[in-house]
Amino acid sequence: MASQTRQSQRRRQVLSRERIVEAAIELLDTTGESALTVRMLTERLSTGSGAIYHHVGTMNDLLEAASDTVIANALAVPPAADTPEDEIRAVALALFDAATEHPWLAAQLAAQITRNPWGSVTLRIFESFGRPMRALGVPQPDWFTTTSTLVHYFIGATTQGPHDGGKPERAEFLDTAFEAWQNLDPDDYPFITTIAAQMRDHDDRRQFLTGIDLVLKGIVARVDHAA
Amino acid sequence: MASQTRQSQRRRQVLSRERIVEAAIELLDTTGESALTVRMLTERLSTGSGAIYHHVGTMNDLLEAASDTVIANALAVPPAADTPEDEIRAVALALFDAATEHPWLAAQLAAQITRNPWGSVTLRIFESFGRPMRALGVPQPDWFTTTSTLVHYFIGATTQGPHDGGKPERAEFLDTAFEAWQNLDPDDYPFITTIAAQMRDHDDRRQFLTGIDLVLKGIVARVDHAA
DNA sequence: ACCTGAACACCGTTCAAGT
DNA sequence: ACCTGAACACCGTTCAAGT
Repeated sequence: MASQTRQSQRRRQVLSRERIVEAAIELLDTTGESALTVRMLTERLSTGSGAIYHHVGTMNDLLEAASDTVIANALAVPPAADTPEDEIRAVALALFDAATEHPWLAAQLAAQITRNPWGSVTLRIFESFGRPMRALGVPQPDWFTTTSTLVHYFIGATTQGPHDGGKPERAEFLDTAFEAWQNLDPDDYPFITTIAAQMRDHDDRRQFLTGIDLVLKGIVARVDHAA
Repeated sequence: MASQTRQSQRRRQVLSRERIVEAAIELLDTTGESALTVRMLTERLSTGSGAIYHHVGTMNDLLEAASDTVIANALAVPPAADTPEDEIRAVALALFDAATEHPWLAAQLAAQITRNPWGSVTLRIFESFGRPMRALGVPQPDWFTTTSTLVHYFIGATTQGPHDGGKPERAEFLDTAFEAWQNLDPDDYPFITTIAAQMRDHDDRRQFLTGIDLVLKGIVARVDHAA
């Protein structure tokens, strides 16, 4: 908002919860999840550990705040879309891309939601998926159920989605997994072994979108059947 | 040596990876996730920490083994079902009930899958959902995609599903969440505030099954459309 | 109020040493 | 091979003390 914070003064920049969360996100982005420790944070912000706890409560709170901030940013710009389906797709993609940009987000989302299923993180996601849901033709008593399903799919897909490393590492990883699957005993795993080839050249983002469409189709089919 | 083992049968029972995993699951079930430490384990098994590491590798391996064991047990008995839809529902319920019985499972599932998306845990789940998928009329090139969607939904729903505490605590928890949602600003959260009431008397298990049905409906609708 | 930093009670993991 | 248990390098968190 105001750009007054960018002063030439380099001595101290006043500690605040916001600044701590910001530093935490940066640390997570650059050095990975295991690098976010109180000591690292004190070093980066050149303070003592007590100062952190004066603003932030607990380490888990900080992690939650970091997740919440990233999610909020990803959902900040409401997507302009022609149809409710398109809006849902846009929301889903915005969140998916946030998880790609911040490799630590998926694990945190899962952890945070398991710890507090109806906390602010879920709240934000629920609202964003639910808003277009109203225009989809679903009768109001079913809004909760259908939106839940959509949100749950998103959570699951993100958890398993791309995380550490860039694109080439991901491809290499998929190749390794593919090989492992293909070499399983067909008697024990008749499905996996026949399907293994399909996972070799699969695109996470594309797969994710297809899944969203599939759930949407299920929701609409339900509406049509009720009508 | 052989004569020495015979002296007192009650003391030592030979340590093994299996026994360690078993003790870990018991510890997780009875005292919660944070109680599973190497020291606790050594105490329970009356050994030294080195003995644990001689059999188990790392703490995360142990957690993965515990999750894998529980999942494998839950899927051990292949369900007799009349239709592929029913079989998928049975698999889903078996896993859901396992997560209810072992409150730590959901978090571990999410963590384990984020760490290694195509590890043995995912493998087992994928195979179980995928097997009946073949009889659903989905063309083979789509098997991977449709099964992925189903698995992802399951993961997400379980992550957010019931975890700590028994039924009464869960109900109390839902009530608190409901109240919080209802008291939000309708301008900021128009969707949440209108559906808050629906979450008050909602049944996790029922909701889960409805979600599975919804995804199934999407999959079948896709088949019908292609035909 | 805001911050410092030593101290506390833990962790997971290692490794020389025993049997 | 299998196990012991002290030691190591960390954690998150607290708290008397400073400004």
